[in-house]
Amino acid sequence: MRDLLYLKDDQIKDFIEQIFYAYRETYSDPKKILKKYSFGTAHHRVIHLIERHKGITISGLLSKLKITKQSLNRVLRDLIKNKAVFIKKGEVDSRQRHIFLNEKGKKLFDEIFFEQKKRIYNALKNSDSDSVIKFKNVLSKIINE
Amino acid sequence: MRDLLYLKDDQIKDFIEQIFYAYRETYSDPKKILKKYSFGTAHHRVIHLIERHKGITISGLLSKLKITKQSLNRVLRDLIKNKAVFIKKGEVDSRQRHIFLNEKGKKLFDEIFFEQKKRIYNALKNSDSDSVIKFKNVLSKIINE
DNA sequence: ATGGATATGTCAACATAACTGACCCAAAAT
DNA sequence: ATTTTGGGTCAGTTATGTTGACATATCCAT
Repeated sequence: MRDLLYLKDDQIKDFIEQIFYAYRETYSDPKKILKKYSFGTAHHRVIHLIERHKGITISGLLSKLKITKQSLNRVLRDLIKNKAVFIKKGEVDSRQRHIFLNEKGKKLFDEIFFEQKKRIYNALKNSDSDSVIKFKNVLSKIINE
Repeated sequence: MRDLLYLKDDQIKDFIEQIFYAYRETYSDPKKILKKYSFGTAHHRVIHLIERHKGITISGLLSKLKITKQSLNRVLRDLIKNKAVFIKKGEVDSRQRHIFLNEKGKKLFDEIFFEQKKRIYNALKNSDSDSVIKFKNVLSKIINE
């Protein structure tokens, strides 16, 4: 095996620690906004996924979130009651539910994203495009390992 | 403002989503091992930090974890009862507690790390050192924004 | 048409890990 | 001598996840 300096255990341990910090910081930025709506990070993640994957189904959300349908259902019920999202029966398969943000949900997403964007944007604005591409590639590999 | 293609909103939204996945996957790998010891991810994070920062104090842990001392105390009590970590009074400031892994804790850390390492190592082994360095730099910037 | 698989909804009980607020002690700093 | 700091603990609550069981509607295959 090659002696990959940048793959020494200590370096890998650093990454594990850094990934935790990056997640925590990125997702703690919008907590005040969420609180205004009486939502938490669980609601945030669902709203994010619905915005990114318009019309996503329940099972689509479940496979991305990797939580149980009971957990998701509680969150989704809150969002529907609050009129942040709405549901449309599938046209080709009417068992399926397609989920969308409505105006209120879009506004909330924008507020959340405005907060989160700052951190990422400021982190990347002074990086060259090569760094950003390589960052993304490594991140993808970690996820798909 | 320059038109930074790689900093379009959609790209940033992707990063936000990817950071979540990277965190979740990285920290879900060792859950079976933790369960053997009746520990959870909260214990894992504490053990990780103690290994990386030997002799860290309570307030040191608190500022890294950003949780309340009541939360930390519960976790730490479990770890001490289980003889995974031990505590030494500070010599220069005897109010402080310095925390260390003992043999059992080191063994547990090694088991956990063995699982986590696979994912990171496999993700990075085919990356050039430049990618790894740039990944680390971007990650740091995100954290310290 | 019938029967099994799939997509979703819901109830109830429980676990984990965080929180707030209040109060305590001992040691350090002023 | 008094205040501040580092840490410990009790009690109650919230957020988010889990299992397990069961219900309904729809699709698909025979």
